[in-house]
Amino acid sequence: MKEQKIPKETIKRLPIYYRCLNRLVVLGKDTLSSTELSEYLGIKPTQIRKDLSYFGDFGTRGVGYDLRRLFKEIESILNLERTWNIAIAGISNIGCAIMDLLDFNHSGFNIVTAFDSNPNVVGNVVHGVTVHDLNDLKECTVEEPIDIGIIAVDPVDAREVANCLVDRGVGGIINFAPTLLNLPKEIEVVQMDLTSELGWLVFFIGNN
Amino acid sequence: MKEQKIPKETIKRLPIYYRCLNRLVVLGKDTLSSTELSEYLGIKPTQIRKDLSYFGDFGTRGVGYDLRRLFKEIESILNLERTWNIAIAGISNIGCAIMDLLDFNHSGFNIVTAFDSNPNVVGNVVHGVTVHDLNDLKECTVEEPIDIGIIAVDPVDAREVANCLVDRGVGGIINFAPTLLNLPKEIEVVQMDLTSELGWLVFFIGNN
DNA sequence: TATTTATTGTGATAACAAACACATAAATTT
DNA sequence: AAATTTATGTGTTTGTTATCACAATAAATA
Repeated sequence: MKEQKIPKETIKRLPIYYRCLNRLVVLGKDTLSSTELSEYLGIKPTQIRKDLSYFGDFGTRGVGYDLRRLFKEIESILNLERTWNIAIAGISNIGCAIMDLLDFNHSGFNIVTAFDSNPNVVGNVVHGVTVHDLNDLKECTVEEPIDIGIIAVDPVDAREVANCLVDRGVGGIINFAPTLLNLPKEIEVVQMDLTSELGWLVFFIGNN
Repeated sequence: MKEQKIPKETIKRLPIYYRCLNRLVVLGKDTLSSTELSEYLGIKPTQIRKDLSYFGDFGTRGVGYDLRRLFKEIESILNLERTWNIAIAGISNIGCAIMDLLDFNHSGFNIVTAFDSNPNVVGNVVHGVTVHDLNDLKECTVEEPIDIGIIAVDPVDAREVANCLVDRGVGGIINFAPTLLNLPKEIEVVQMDLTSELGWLVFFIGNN
């Protein structure tokens, strides 16, 4: 291992490794080679080894990786040892789906507040969280700090909601609205946008 | 414009341009410079021009781009002139959210069939589409050909569902399940996976 | 009509990421 | 204990993508 710039693409693959390892740990496996992992994931073994080598020498030559050890290492690299507090804005279908998901595979991501603009929804308790009025996003006091915001509101409101979330100190945002957010560059934004994905998908289908 | 390999990243940006142009057309604008578009999108003007130049000379030097023309050109490049038939598997929150979305901004993507394994849901009509039993995915006859499959089922079922969809002739799949699909390489797969995105997001938040 | 300004299109360069080749080392076999 | 097998870790090479510098050209101005 050498001090080196770590490619962003490498970071993006780590959660994929992490999940697969998790499954294999549960299945009771205890040693794993990069080739074997490669077969599960469709990612070349050299790619996997190079990715891991940015962070340390986790394997044993001639043997492979200790599954549990590697799992823990990646957990530590990704900062998944601690829990992360999430605020979710927009409690429609997507919002609920997200809550289901994070609640279900309790993954270290805790939804600590929820916001919506629909008066019929405000005040309800969803997944143990009280839904606040979206207009109160600026002021309303929350006990715990919010680490991450998830935006699932109407596209026209997304930008303002994002700004409020940043004011409240989030370090990153997942945006399901098809709206470009203009945020300080130290805020990481993940754009999850079905229509865009469909857009480029059909380019490839149409030009198969 | 020269015959050249078009970067995949270029294709992925086209839908972003497309949506922005759409908004601007609606607003009644009619000329647009790459610099101006750049300001809306946070993508460098040279990047935008280079991306467009792979497909033709759409602009006028000293002036900019004719908005409507450019919009139509991108529409044509992405194969968005025709409509695309979608089958959706899994009619839970995510499934419904997707139906809402595609129905709402009727975008050329038509959901023509839906499948679910829950007997309480099978037979219901959602957004004008009858929900079929997931077990019938293999056999059940659909009038129209299915171009794209969207998978929103339980992770353990995702792989089998994907295979059935491929057997039915889809050219691409959007997969919301955190399951790696092992499909022939001519099938384009888009993995939409919140937990993975959160995973790499917190790497960056934690190492800000 | 010559000059300046605005803006596109593109070849060349730089930055980034993936793939490869192989040195290293553990375990197993002969 | 030597040879073989298995598998990691990494410097180098190749490929891909973004950025830059600037030529080309249209419009506006002097």
